[in-house]
Amino acid sequence: MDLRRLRYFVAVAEARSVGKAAERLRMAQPPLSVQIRKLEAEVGAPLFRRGTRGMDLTEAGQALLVRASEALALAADGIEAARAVASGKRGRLSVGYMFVLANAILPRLIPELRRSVPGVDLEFAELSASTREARVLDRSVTVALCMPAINHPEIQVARIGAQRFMLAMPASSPLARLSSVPMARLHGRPLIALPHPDHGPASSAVVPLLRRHQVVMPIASRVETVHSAMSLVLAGEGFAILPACAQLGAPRGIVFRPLRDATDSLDIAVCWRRDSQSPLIETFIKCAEKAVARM
Amino acid sequence: MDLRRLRYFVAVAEARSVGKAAERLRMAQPPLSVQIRKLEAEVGAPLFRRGTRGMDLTEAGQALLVRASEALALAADGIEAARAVASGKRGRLSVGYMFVLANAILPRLIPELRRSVPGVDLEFAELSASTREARVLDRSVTVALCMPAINHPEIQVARIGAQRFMLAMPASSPLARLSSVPMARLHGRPLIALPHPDHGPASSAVVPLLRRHQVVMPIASRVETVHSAMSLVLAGEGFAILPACAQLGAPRGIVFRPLRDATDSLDIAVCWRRDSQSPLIETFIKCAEKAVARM
DNA sequence: GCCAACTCATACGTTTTCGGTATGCCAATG
DNA sequence: CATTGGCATACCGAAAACGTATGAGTTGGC
Repeated sequence: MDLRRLRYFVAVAEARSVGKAAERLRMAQPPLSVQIRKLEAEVGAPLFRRGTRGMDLTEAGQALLVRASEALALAADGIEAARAVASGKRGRLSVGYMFVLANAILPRLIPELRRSVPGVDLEFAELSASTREARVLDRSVTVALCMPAINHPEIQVARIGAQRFMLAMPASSPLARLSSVPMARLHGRPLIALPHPDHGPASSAVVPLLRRHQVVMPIASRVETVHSAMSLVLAGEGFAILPACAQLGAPRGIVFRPLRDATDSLDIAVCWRRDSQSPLIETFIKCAEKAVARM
Repeated sequence: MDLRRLRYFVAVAEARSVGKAAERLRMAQPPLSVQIRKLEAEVGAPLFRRGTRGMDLTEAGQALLVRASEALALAADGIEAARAVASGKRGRLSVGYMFVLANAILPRLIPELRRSVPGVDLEFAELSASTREARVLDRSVTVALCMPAINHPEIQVARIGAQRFMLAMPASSPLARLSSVPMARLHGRPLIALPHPDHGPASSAVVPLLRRHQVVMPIASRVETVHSAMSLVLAGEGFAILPACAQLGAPRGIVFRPLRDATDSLDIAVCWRRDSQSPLIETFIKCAEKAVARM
């Protein structure tokens, strides 16, 4: 059965006349008459009573009419919905984020997103450093807010900001009395190390920084997450070198101080599959940039 | 947009492959591929991601899929529903009946109908003698249970039984003591007259009967309905000559007696528009015949 | 009471669209 | 590097739909 036939049928039923319906459909009357008869042949029963003053639905025709109208509307709505999704007016956007960024960015990002794409279903999911790449690749998140960016040939990256490294330590530490800490003062102190996601679990994100200043910090502990690092710092296990935004989620008793002679930073980036042609990604990046700008 | 395209689209989406879908659709792969691309052109956006191992829906495609599946199901259901109505398995049957017949027939007819056509919505409406013809002609009832039958070129009739005329009188009347009343005994007594529906309001259904027996009964009152007639009989206004089934609805204090030497009767008939091709009519007649047979 | 007007149905030629076959392109695989 | 397995393209024949011309039946007016 053909949707055109149903469309014709509905038109004739509503106009109660083949001629009128043909006019509305911008076609000649005879082919429309033929199509109606073909539909009747397909159903196996007359759908109209032919009178001298037009056509009138039979009960079988009435039964068909309600469903055919709905089917037409659904099909049209389907096309429309697909267009809306393709254009970014509707759809779903699953946003992955790393926990360090949550407090700094989400409170500004989420309202901005809801305002920009009101028809889109938003979904947020925390990403761990170890799985973030896989979550982007298997599309379980559409975009990921990462620090640093994911490095993978299938994944595209937009840098939207950066966070300077700062020294995190217990408030009781003598270094906490300085307004900024010279790199040299770190020499020999124990380090709570976070791995660099690109270099495996035994790496540390601050190796280049320390090496450049010829500072050696023995690694006291290796942790996976920023909150773990801060917990250990609070427990007096050592010092951590963390991106500035981490202090928004820091517990009481931890102080952050800038590193006086180091301008190193970690990029904040939006990452997504290169073949995700969703138009929402562009919009998301704009929103994220705004949120970062007001951080 | 064409329903065939949508059907193809759903098949490809479900098979996640043009080739597999083509096989299921019993067609070659290239034309199917062409149709999918035409649909994408119509939507204005890709519906599938082409990988090296088949096709995968985009989000726009997913949005279309749910609606397209529903539309397909609805269209198929519409055709099926029209067939069901045309074959009498589903639909609506509006039954008109004249009040005299209600008590005698409906209690047996209605259960019989519900058993015979369980998928059909039944509707019952009392008909007055003056409007019954119009109600059949304008299809506000599909069939009418009438006594006597409607006489009209557009209306078809099936006789399903007959009811002998009986004399209705107050229990206190001397004639009530007879087990049957000779026609001659009616001579000169006042008549409560019901019009014959074919001969206008000033007629009487029993004129031929009286004339044949050379009985003259002065008309005491003209009434429209059988219950009016019985009310006046009970009030002592006169005698009525009514079909036998009327006694089922007669109030206490009225007695019916057969007319000894008169076998006249009124036909019970099913009446319907000649151009109503509903298959339910045939079934209805069968049910009505059964109901009358057990009356 | 006959003719004009209006309705849907039929016939036929033209055009569009669809489906099949042959073939190309590309990536993954051994 | 050849083979395999997937989709895309090109071309041709077939089917379906559309338009024009026309027929048939009924209503309504003169």
